[in-house]
Amino acid sequence: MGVAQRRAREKDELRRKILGAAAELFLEEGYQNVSMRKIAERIEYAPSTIYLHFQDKVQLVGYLCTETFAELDRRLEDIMELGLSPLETLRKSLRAYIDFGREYPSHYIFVFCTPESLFKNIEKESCQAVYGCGMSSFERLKAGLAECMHAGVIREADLELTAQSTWLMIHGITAGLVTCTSFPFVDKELLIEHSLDRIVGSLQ
Amino acid sequence: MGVAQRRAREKDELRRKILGAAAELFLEEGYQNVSMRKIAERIEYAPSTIYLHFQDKVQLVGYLCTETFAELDRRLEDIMELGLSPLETLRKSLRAYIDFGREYPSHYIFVFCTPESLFKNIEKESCQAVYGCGMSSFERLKAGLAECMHAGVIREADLELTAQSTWLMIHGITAGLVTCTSFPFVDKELLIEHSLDRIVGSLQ
Amino acid sequence: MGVAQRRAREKDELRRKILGAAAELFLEEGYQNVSMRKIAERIEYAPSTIYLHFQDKVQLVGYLCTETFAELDRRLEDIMELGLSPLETLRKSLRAYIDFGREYPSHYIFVFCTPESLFKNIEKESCQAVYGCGMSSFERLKAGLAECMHAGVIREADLELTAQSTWLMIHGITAGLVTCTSFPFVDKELLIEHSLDRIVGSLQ
Amino acid sequence: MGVAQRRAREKDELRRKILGAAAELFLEEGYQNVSMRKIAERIEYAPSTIYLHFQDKVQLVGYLCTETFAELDRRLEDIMELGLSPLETLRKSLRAYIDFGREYPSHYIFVFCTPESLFKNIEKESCQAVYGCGMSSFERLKAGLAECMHAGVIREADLELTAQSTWLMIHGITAGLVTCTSFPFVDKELLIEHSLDRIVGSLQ
DNA sequence: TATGAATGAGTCTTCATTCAT
DNA sequence: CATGAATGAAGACTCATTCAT
Repeated sequence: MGVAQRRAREKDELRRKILGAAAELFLEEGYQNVSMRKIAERIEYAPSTIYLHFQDKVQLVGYLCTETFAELDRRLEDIMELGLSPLETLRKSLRAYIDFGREYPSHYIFVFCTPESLFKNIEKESCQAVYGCGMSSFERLKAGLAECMHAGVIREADLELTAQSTWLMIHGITAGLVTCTSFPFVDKELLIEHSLDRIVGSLQ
Repeated sequence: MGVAQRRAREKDELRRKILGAAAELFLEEGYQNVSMRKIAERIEYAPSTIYLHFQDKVQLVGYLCTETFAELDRRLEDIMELGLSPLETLRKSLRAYIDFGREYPSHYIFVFCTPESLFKNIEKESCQAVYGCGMSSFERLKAGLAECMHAGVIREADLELTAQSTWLMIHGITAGLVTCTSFPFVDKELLIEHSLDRIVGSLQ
Repeated sequence: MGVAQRRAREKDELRRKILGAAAELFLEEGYQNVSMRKIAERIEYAPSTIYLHFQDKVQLVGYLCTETFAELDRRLEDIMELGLSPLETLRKSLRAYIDFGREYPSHYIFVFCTPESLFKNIEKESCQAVYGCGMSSFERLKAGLAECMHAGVIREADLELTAQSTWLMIHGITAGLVTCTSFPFVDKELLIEHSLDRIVGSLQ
Repeated sequence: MGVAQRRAREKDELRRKILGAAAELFLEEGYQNVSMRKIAERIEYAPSTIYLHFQDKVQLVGYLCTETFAELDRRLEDIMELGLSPLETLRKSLRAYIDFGREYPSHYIFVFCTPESLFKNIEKESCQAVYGCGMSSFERLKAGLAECMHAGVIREADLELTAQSTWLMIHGITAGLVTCTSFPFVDKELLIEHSLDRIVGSLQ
C-alpha cells in the first residue's frame, strides 16, 4: 500500500509541477506563447510525458484555471464567514476579487480577457472549463449584493443587472491594472480604494 | 515630379489596402488568427510585399490600431463640438468610447487586453505604437472631466485619479462585453446605460 | 503442479485475449490504425503487459495471421473430407479461399497485400510468421490440382506453374474485392462465380 | 520572359524532384513509412518547401499516382494505335498492364492494394484522386473487350461483368508478383504468359 | 506477472521572415 | 516596386517501446 501511496503522491507532484510550470510560463509569456514543449522543457521532462497527465493543452489550461479560481472562491468564502455586515462583506469581496486578479494576472487574463475566437478549432467542452470557472465567483458576488439589498443597505434594483454592472466595473479595474502594465497609473492602492468607494457608493 | 507623385500615391494606396485587409481579418478572426500570408492573399499580393511597407507584423498591427484609434479621437472631438453641456459631453463621450470598443472588438482587445509580455521579443518601437494609441483618448476623457469639475457639475477631486478610475470602469464595461462573448449578459443596451448612470452618478 | 498448470492456463488466456482484441481492431480499423495502446485499452490491461506475451507489434500480428490462416486450412480440410469429386473439391476450395479473404479482409490484406519493404527494420523471424502463413493453403491448392490432373478432369500441365497461376487469379478476385471497396463492382456473388467458371474452365 | 521561363522550368523541376523522391521512398518503404520529412531530406530541402508545391501529403501522393497512371494510359493508347487485330490488341494491353505494375510496384500497390481504411481522417476529395486514377485504364480494358465481342473473336457476354472479372484476374497477377516478393515464383515470364493464355482463352 | 511512468523519435503542418532577382 | 522561392523554428500530438518496481 505504501508503494501505491507513494506513487500516487509522486504522480500528483508531477501534475502540480506541470501546472506550476504552465502558470509560470503563462505569466511570463502569455497564453499564446505557452506551448507543451516549453512546459516540458521547464520541468525537464519529455513533452509526451505531459500527455500522461493531461489530455491536451486546453484541458491542461482548463485545470489550471479551475484550480486557481477555486482559490478565489475559497477567499470569498472565508470573507463571508467573518461575520461582517453585508456591506462590509461586499466591499471586502470586491477588493479580494481585484487582489486575486493582480496576484494571478495570467490566470485572470486568460479566463477573462481572452477572446473566444482564440479557441476556434477547439472542442466546446474543453473551453467550457476555461470559461465556466469564473462563474462561481460571479454567483458569489450576486449573492452578496442580494444580501445587501435584503438588508436595505443598498438600493433595491434588478439583481442580475446590478450584479453584472458591478462585475464589469471591478473587472475593469482588475483587467486594466493587470494588462496595461506600462500605463502610468497613480498609486494603485489609492486607485483601487477610490474606485471601490465609487462603485459601492453608486449602489446606495 | 508628376511621376514621383503618382508613385507616392500608389505606394500609399497599397499601404492602405494592406491595412484594410488586415483590419478585416482582424475583425473576423482576431489577432492570433491573422497571418501575413492571409493578409497578402486577401489583397492578392505576395507576402513579402507587405514587408516593403511594414517592418513586421506588430508594426503593421500597431499602425492599424493607431489609425483606428484616430477614429475614436475623431468621434470624441465631434462630440465636443456639439456644444453640449460639460456633463452631457462627458456622458456622450463615455458612451462613444464603449460603442467604439464594441464596433472594433479586435482592435480594442489588441490594444487594451493584450498583456505586454506577449511582445517580449519585439522591438520597443513597434510596441509603443500599440500602447500609445489609447493615450490620446484618455487625455480627452481627462479634459472632459476637468471641464466638468471646473463647471462644478461633478465633485472636485484629484483629476488624474478620477480620470484613471473612470477609465478603468468604462474599460471594464467595454472589455467585458467584448471578450466574454458567451457570458449571458442581460440586455446590453440597458446594461451599458445603467452602468453609465452609476459611473457618472458616482462623480457627482 | 496444479499451480503451474493454472498459471500456464491463465497466461494462455491472456494471450488469446490480446489476439482477440487485436483481431477485432484489425478488422475494424486495418493494420495501420491498430496500436498497441488501443489493444491494451480494449482488454483493460497496460500496454506494457502485451510485451510480456509478444515481442513486438509485428510478431503479435504475425501470430494473429497464423491463427487466422489456420482457420482457412481447417476449412479447406473440411472440404476435402466431404468426399466430393476432385473437380468439385477444387472448385469449392477456391470458393472457400475467396470467402475467407472477404471474411477476414484485414488479415488477408496484411498477409498478401503488404509489400515486404514495410518490414525493413523488423526481425526476419517475425516476418516469416506473416509471410509463411499463406503457404499451407497454397500447398493444399496444389494438392487439389494434382488430384484433378491425376483423375484426368483437368489438362495435364506443369503442376507448380498451374498452381501459381491459379492462385494468382483467385488472389486477384479476393484482393480486388477486399481492398477496392469503393469500386462499383457488379453483384459480387455473380462476379465471383463467373470468374471461378472461367478459372476452372481454363484448366480443362 | 526568359527569366519567367527559367523560373517556371526550375519550379517544375523541383516539383518533379519531389515526386521522384516520393516515388523512390514509396518503393523502398511503402506508403506508411513515407513522410514529408523524409522526402524533404532526400532532396535536401526543408520540409516546408514541399508545401509550396503540394497542399498536403495526400495531394502529393495523388499527383504521384495520377502522373504515373497517365503513363499507363499512354502505353495502352500506343498499343491501340498499332493497328493490330482486336484480340492481339487485348492481349498486348493486358500484358502492358501487368508490366506497368511491375515497373511501378509502389504506385501500383498504393493505388490498388491500399485499403481505404488507411485514409480514415482524410478528405474525400483528396482520396478521389488516388482512387480515381486507375479507372481510365479499366475503361480502356472494357473498350478492348467490347471490340473483341463486336468482332466476334470472344464469346458474347455481359460486358461489365466480363471486364471486371478480367481485371480482377490480371490484377491478381500484377499484385501477387509485386507484393509477394519472397514467394518462390516459377519463372515470372512463363507464369505471366501462361496466365494470360488462360485468361484470354477463357474469354473465347 | 503486471504495470505505471517515461521517453525519443516521429507525424503533418503553419508561420514570420529573408533574399536574390 | 514587387515577388517567388525558400527556410528554420515551432506548433500539438501519437506511438512503440523500455524499465524499475
